[in-house]
Amino acid sequence: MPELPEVEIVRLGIVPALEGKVLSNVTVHRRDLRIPIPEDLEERLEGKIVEQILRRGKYILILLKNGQGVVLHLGMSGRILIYSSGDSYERAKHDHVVLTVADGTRVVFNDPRRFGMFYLIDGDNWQTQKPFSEMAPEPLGNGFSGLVLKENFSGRKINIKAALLDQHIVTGVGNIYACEALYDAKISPMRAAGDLNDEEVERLCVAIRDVLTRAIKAGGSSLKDYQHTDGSLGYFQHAFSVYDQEGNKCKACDCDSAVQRIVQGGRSTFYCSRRQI
DNA sequence: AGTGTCGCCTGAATGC
DNA sequence: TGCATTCAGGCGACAC
Repeated sequence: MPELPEVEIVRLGIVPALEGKVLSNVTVHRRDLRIPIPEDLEERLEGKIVEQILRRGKYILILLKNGQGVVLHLGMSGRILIYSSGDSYERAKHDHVVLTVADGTRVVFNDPRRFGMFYLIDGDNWQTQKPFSEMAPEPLGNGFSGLVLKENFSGRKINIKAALLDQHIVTGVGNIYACEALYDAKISPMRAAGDLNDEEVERLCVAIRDVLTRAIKAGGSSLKDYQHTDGSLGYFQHAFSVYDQEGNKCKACDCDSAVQRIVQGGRSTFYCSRRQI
């Protein structure tokens, strides 16, 4: 379920643990993720220095000083756990990769459903490689605007909800924030993407940015209270307006109707049919 | 090329 | 209680 905000919080959490550090030990317990973890991952990472940790959409990129790059995607159920140097670490179920840096800190990738990814790319040219080369602009960056969104929607017959989930059209938005953004923008999830007018696209653009920014802020405060007892990065509780609120009263306006759940392309969509036109 | 459907995978929730 | 079934969903493969 991690979408852009959760992934950004994970990035913020691992920056102090990894950036500028030497990867002294890399241990892989299971290689058969969605994309198999390469056989030579350990030897190609051990002894290397982490230069920078970036995020693009729902992906995290760990760039090494030697020009290599590690791609990390949390999939559906992926988590990152950090164990400080003093903590004892016992391998838990679904711990697939353990990165140990020179000071003893461990960064652990845990993913029960194994929809996540952990693989190597050319770090110097990551932007020109898939999937990054095909991704829409960062929704919180300068390249994202109503104009760009309008262009990406133009001529499309797919419903706007599905369009928001397509990483070529909008990046970093998943099922939860797609529902929330459409609700905020008062746009029906059933509308064809290409049929939105300029004003609606602009409203949606603002709503996407707003929803993501608010979620990052909420996650940031949970990061501050971060304790090892639970210790997982990747999820945080957040109050949703419509997502998973089927039957609850629509609370953003006085329309007095209930949140409905429909299925679009096999995915649940939550919306208010009175508010969202 | 655009669009829709399926399957990957496991744990939680639900059903009998 | 215990077993079986259903559901969740990001993303790539595939068919049309």
